[in-house]
Amino acid sequence: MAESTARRLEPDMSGTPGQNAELSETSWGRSSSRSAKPSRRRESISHTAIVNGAIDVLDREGLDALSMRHLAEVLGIGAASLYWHVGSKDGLLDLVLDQVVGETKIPEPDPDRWQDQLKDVARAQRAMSLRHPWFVRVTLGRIPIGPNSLRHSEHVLAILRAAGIPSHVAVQGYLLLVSAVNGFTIDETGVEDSPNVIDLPRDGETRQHSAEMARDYLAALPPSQFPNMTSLADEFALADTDERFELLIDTFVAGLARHVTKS
Amino acid sequence: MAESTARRLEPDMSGTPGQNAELSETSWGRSSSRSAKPSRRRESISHTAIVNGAIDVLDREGLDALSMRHLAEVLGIGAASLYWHVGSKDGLLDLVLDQVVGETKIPEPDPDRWQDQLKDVARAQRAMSLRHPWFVRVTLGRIPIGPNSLRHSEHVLAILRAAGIPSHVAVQGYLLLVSAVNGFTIDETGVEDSPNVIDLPRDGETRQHSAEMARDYLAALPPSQFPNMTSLADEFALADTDERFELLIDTFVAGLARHVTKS
DNA sequence: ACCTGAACACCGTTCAAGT
DNA sequence: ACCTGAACACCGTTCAAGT
Repeated sequence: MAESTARRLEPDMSGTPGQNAELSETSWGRSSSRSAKPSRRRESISHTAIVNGAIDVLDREGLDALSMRHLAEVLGIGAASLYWHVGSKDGLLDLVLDQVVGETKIPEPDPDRWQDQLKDVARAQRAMSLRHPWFVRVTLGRIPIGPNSLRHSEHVLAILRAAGIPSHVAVQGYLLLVSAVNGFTIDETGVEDSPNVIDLPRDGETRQHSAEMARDYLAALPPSQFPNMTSLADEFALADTDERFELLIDTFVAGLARHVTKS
Repeated sequence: MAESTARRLEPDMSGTPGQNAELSETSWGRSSSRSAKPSRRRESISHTAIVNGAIDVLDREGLDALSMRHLAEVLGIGAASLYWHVGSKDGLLDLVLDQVVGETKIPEPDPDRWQDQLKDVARAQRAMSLRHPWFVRVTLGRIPIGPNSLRHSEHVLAILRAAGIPSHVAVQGYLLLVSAVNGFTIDETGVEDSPNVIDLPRDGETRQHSAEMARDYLAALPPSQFPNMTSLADEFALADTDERFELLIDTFVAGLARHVTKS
């Protein structure tokens, strides 16, 4: 019950330490609290421990399981203590999101490869949302303004600008890309929460089963009223999400490419 | 406090009565409950009244305000009574969503105008999400399977098929369109809940203000680390959502058009 | 067939009080 | 400076009991 502050660093953060300090206290990997002088006294629960604990709970128990009371219990402190550190659950979720955004690395702009680079950015965003199935739902009402989020935006914009896309289209296109990917992954992550539960048999089986249920349901509709739904029931139920995602970024990037100013 | 079951039918439902009966008890505009014989006894709170009451609460008080207890109070019944009719809050939300989807009308397929028709479908979906700012957030984990949702899918697919788009691409494209529009409107509706509150001064002002705040925030970033964010601060903060939406459906429809089989 | 009050097991947040 | 227990005002849902 006290082993939950570790394990947060598997994905891509390695090799890039300290890249996100000094911009805000929303930083990661340091135990610095909001004052500059090193905290004496006996440790006190750190910002980092709280954020990583929250991510742990989210990843393994799902979004619904993250209550301030439960998180406090996991961390071994009183529920009210959390409020001294993060102000509110909303504030905590802001920190959590920025932390997780920091997992994704964006490459240096290469003007000749901008289309592939942009697709990779989209794929990385989707992969992150699948690693943390709660991410998109938490992101909803929020405007991401943490240091990692800002860096992310900066780097993607750099790619678009280097490609020769006019600034106006670059900004609109970037915003569009993010929302389109989010919209896409919502459907993938919305139904099954907490995929890391105990030992749920790698639910290829479960997914398959519910897909067949859906297909049967659609196929059983009255064909006179639903000629397309019935004849396309297979396509609908068995639609490959990987393929669909590639279709998304393909058409999107192709659409943006029309705005590249020849030079 | 008893005047809340009316008013639900302004938008487009007029002139098309009874179009959604007989497919399921999720129907609208009838007081039929799940048995065929007409309900004698004194009225009993109807399915319709509950669903419309919920939509009323959602529209005027926001998503957070919709609790079973509050809805029951508005309807003048006990909270537990709701469960006899709708089973659970989740079940109620399914009915609510399908009801609201029924507001949108899809035109008959006209192969020569399919691109405009598809764009109109997307615009109608966005408009509906803006009328009911809670819609996208409620839709998240759900697979819409009510009668109105099925009819909606059927009609959009008809347009795509009539255009000569291969069935596989048509299905993937349709799913993509829905999720892209949802992803887009999430950002528009996520922040401001319950826009119909008392007399909030038609928040063009509010919106303007927060946009300027965001612009100032971005512009104040260190230019050495954030050359693009700082130079594009205006574009970011003042980005026109209507224009961005048109950019979305433009590139999307153009992308789909590449798959039309010449005939 | 329908509706109820009361209860169960939760929430986020505040606040006086402790060290 | 940090942490706490207890309280406030809520949740969704169940269930025995009423008519």
